[in-house]
Amino acid sequence: MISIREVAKLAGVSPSTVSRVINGTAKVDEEKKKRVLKVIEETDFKPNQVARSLFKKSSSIIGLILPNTNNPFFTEIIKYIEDEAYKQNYKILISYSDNNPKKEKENLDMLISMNADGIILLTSCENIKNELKNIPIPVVIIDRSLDYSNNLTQLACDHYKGAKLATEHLVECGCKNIVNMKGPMEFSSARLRYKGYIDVCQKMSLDIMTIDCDYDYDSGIRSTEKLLKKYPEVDGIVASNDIVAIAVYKVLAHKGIDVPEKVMIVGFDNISFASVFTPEITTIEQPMEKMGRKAVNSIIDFKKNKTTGESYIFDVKLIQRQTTFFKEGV
Amino acid sequence: MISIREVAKLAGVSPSTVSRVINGTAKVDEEKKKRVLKVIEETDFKPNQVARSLFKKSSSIIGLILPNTNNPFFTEIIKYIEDEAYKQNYKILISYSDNNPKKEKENLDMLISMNADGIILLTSCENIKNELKNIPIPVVIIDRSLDYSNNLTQLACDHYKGAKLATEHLVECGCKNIVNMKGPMEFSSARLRYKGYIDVCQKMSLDIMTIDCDYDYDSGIRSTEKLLKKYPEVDGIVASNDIVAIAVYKVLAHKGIDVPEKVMIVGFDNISFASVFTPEITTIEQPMEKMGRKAVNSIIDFKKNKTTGESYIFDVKLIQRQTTFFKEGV
DNA sequence: CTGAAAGCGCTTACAG
DNA sequence: CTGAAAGCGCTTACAG
Repeated sequence: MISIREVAKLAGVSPSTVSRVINGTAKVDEEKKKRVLKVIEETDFKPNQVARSLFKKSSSIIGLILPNTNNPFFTEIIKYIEDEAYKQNYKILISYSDNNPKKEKENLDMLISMNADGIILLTSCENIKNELKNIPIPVVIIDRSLDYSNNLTQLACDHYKGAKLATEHLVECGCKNIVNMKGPMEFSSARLRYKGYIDVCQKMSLDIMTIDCDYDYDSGIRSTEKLLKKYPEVDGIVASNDIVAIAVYKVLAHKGIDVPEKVMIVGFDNISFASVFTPEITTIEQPMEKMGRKAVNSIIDFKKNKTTGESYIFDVKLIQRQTTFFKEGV
Repeated sequence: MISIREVAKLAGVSPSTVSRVINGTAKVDEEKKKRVLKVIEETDFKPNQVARSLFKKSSSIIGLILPNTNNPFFTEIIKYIEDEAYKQNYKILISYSDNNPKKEKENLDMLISMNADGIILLTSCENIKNELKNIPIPVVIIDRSLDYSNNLTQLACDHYKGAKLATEHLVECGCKNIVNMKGPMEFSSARLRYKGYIDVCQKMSLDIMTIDCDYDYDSGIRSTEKLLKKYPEVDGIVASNDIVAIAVYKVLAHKGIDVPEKVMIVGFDNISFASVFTPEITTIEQPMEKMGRKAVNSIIDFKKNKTTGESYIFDVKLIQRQTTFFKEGV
């Protein structure tokens, strides 16, 4: 690989001048500039980013740590994050933590030691709080809220409202026995959604019926089996998310329970698969694109302004499809 | 951020010694070693990878360039690639080319200038051939074959056999009018599968019926509409891939055409969604895990042995599910 | 406008 | 076994 030194020699100028031409950091004699540009063109010279990073203490890399690839929500949001980063001349380095705190810490350390400019965290682990405390670069957490902040920005959709919308929708459709699939209580998303469900039930004087469930397909299968045993009268289900909603449907269909005639289902997220699945899933849409782009821009803003951590809540909306319908006479 | 120099000072040794302790590159007096380790522990020192990369001319990063996030095949294989890389102490930097040659070239250049140790390419663009010609790092191409090789390794599944298995299976199920959804002919995968289909048709004296189709959902919808007009007698479809198979099903279901009773469908890839969809999709399985891990190891081997480009074909198999069945009396 | 110098934080011959 | 020195390829005060 050719270096800036050789380009300088070929163009008959100093390395400093070549650097100035490349970066436009100072005026350079037109004549020399042309010569340099010509040599760069001819030699196909690419400045070594590693050397540049070492000096600048910035790599133009934003790290993205994901828990796994099981949930399309994660993979779909990547697209927007990557696109926004590309527009802003940043690169995305993705790693997976497998919900393993050790691996998560390793990934964090790796990104720091690579001079990453920031980290976007979509994580299920709450036990990285301490790791995050004195991290030297800005961190954006999507969809989880931790109880302190410094260089931390938190983005999440309005989970409370989402659960309310879902539950109210089932009520409007004519459901009387609505079961809430309650996510792990260590997640703020699950706590807020649970509260949304409870509040609607109380307002409407409905029985509160819940079943514990994680955010993945397998857990959805298991929880649905339990749900049907515990609440055979169920006629509406607020699922943990779309993947779980699909699992719920699979179990119901397998048992010959008609959806939506006998039991209605509302998911959460609006992953693209929700509208492709048969039946198409009624769900609560999270504004993934907005959230993804905001995550990238928070990090860039942080670098510019050194603003302190903030918290953003994104609006959600109900999208009705084929797993719910308005019953006759309601 | 603390540097190796300060660690050295605190431990009362030279930076060289600290480096030797960290990397285990030479024997160090036990006493000193302990002191260094203690200081590292206390200061939470992390060696700067950028500086290390600059010297080593290797960043332990493998770049992964994907065309888009539309096809779960791409996102599912990421998991295996990342996992294998993690085991081997490499990191994966992911970027998307949007099937845009300009962006693809930029990503390639970026990875080179970052001292990436190799690149894994899952691309739809054939027009990067030239870019690849004098690339200074090893490249692994998954699922496309180009017509030359040097530092290039090519991995692909046995597309020919896959298409044969799919077509033969439909014949065995009792289909008489089998339509092949023919992928873009610039892709070797599409050419090979087309040949597999043709060969079975000829052997079985079946009419050859094809319709052009890309590898994404929207294209699947459009092509299916055309297919039904052109071949109303169709009773079996070899779809471009699982996503397209799902699109085919959607259109058929919408028109009230029963699957598999009236028309049978076989997909390709065996993405995890194929077994979750209703009905579950009969498909040809690509060994994604093997391919993903091999891709990573090819790059590492290349660095070790400077082997020249090779080509690997992975075996496929048919997985029968609910979109095909053996008709009575066949 | 421009070049020589110093330095970003590491690692590895080299000499002892 | 160990330290001083040089260097990886850039960039930016500094002096002119």
